[in-house]
Amino acid sequence: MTAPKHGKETSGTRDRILIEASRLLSTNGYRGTTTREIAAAVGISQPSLFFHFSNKRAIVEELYRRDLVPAVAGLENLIVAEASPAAKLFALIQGETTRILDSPYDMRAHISYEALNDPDLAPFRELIRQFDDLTNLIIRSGQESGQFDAGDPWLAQQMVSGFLARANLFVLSDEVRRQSHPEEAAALILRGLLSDPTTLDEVRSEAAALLARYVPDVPTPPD
Amino acid sequence: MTAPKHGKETSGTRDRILIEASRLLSTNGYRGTTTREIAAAVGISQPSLFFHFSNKRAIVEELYRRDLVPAVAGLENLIVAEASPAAKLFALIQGETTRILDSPYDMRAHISYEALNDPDLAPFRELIRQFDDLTNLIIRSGQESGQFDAGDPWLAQQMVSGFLARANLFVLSDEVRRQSHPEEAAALILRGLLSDPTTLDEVRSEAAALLARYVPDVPTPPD
DNA sequence: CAATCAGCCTATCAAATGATAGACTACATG
DNA sequence: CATGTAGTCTATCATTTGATAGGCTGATTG
Repeated sequence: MTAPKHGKETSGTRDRILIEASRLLSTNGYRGTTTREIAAAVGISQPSLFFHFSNKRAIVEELYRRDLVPAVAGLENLIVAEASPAAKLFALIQGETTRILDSPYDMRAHISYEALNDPDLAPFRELIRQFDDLTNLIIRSGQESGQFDAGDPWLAQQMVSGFLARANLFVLSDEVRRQSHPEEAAALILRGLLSDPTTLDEVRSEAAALLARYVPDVPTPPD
Repeated sequence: MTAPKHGKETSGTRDRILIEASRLLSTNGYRGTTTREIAAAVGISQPSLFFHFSNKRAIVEELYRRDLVPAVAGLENLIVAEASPAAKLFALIQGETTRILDSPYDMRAHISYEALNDPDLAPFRELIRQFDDLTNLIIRSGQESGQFDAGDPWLAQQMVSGFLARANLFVLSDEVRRQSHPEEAAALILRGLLSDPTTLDEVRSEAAALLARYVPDVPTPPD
């Protein structure tokens, strides 16, 4: 359980734990991140963590919940929208990159290979798989409609996924880049996929109308 | 030191350790991979590892040495070649993907974020940085020559790097994909970058002549 | 045959790790 | 004032981890 040992949390420490843990998880991985490291990053003693979270896994579960659940929900919104597959993919890349950049949590870990294998994180594997499958679905329907070149949709999906997995490196770049990158990145990837690259600007415009469907509100601390 | 405790190794166990360790490192990370897990995967007792390698770190160092040193060398070969930047990038993506696929080691770990941070792996960070910088150099010279669209070269580089980081997922795919993926992947990425996408086939042909410069021999066991 | 050595094994160690228990402090409330 | 509670702390525990030490076996060589 992620419920605090006691009543209502007011200190903000719980959220600081999530933020610091997300950074450590992204660089050290789940098993490679110790509770002592998290505690030190937050500035509390290691056993204090267990006032806020029942165990180490609960920290990670909460992070995944805040990241993957909105992402999959947003992607599902895109799937049902009345728009071309290319616009959907554009919106996905732009929206997801924006979302990652705007998140207080460093969510690189969400797509790490480790996450796909650790027994503790098994419940979240399904969510990652869903995200990938829905991406693949958009690509395939783009190919069926002729908007995208024929080719292995899986390969295109790897290009998207690989790129998004690095989206958090953008947080290390300057503000000018941060503003332009989501859209520029989407354009770069789409240009590689479109059968007719001259349609890119149309796609871009169409995608702009879709963005609100994708970018969920940044998760707020609970309660 | 990576020298065995005793004389000449003949059993092949050392190489099996490297292979199994590479897989575990790719999925669990360095700190998350225990020597007991490696030993179990090889089918020996945990302390037996230390007959073959002086410590855990030495295993990883050897893997990095086999992976990164040839990659950077191959990339340096491409840089000095008389060829267009686009052909160089095409050859890089195709060649690196091929090399990863042909390697007996699962080299996903080489580009993990963890690798960029663990103090034990610091000496290899420089090699990774070199690989990235040389990739960036090719992209930038493609932009200067007009072959590639203007845009943030860093962004293009992230797309390449992100994709290559996932290249090892291809080992999980069927043989038909394995054969076509390196070239198809390169084409997909280049199409997104080229100012004139109609030049793609020329680039592809030019790159074919470059490949021998990039793909180093798969490392053989030492001694 | 004896000696040597590669390549393992079991037992063990020191240190690290996630977690528990009890205590303490500061603050809010009745 | 007393009481309750959030939120920390130190001390400690059981387990895990990388590594060492000593021993054993089988194959090879002289």
